[in-house]
Amino acid sequence: MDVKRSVEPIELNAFLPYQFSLLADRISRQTAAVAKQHNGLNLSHWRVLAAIAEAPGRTANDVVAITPMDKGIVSRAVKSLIDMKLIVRKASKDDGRIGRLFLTAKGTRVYHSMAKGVRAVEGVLKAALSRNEQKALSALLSKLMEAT
Amino acid sequence: MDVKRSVEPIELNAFLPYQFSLLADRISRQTAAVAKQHNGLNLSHWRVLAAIAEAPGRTANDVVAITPMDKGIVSRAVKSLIDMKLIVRKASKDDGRIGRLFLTAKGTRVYHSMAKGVRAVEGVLKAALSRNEQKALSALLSKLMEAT
DNA sequence: TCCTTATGGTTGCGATTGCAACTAGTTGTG
DNA sequence: CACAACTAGTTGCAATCGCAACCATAAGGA
Repeated sequence: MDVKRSVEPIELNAFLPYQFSLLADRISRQTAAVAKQHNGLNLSHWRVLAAIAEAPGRTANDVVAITPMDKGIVSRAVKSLIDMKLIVRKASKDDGRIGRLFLTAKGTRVYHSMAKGVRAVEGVLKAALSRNEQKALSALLSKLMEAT
Repeated sequence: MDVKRSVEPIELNAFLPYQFSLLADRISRQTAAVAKQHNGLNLSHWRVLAAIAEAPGRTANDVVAITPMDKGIVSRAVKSLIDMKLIVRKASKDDGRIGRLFLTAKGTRVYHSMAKGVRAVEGVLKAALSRNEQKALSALLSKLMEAT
């Protein structure tokens, strides 16, 4: 086939990794801005809150597993969220290493308020696409997530 | 419509910002790994090289404009790439502020070698999709990039 | 020309990250 | 029971980032 292609420079605008990093960067910047408006939280805090809100009782390790954050970052985010009384950790009876995490009432309020803002960020994105395109995109992204 | 939705937690797996950040994180981690194999470069270095390779003569500012990096990061990346003799800066005659950037021969070699690795990263992604899906995805991403 | 404003790029610095080493609790095996 | 191997979570530290202040050159009036 086109052997020459490999010596041509990558055309960034059509290059998947480039497109993803640009878009993701914008999105997370906007999300971070939303977070900052809530007690000066950052993206890590938001991610932990979102993970716990979705499935209360998740452990720090669960959060690490489903999130693009490493142990250390999650550990620190959890600690400061506890300090701010947005979440609590309930130690497991059977396994002393494990701490299950739950939103406090305050944490729930903050979460919902942030969720509103973050949904709005998603809304702006979606507004650029038709209903069908939205579905197609979501399906494609899911496929990529599974495949990798 | 479904008023209740706003008090339900966000379902992360179907949430665009979440999907994007997960995927982008994986991709850039892999890209960073490729970069590191070449003189210990990092993602910023790679991005600058890629931007210059695509359009030789780009200024640092041009790179900032098309890239998810800020002035400072680009400035430092450019500086170290010059130190490594992978790129050169040619000052403009008419405008003393501007420096146009070009790959050196060495830089070109490094770029092509890295590009190979990064294309492979893209390849893994694309392998999960049919030809049509690939096109659809690229189109959707382009649309999102323009719209935002 | 002189002064104000704008632009390209650099630098300093506090905050965040990534990684690896480490602690503490648990499980499995002899 | 003792000891090795494993898992959950914490911590230290160097590297990176994001932002704002800053420097130098250029452009646009009065």
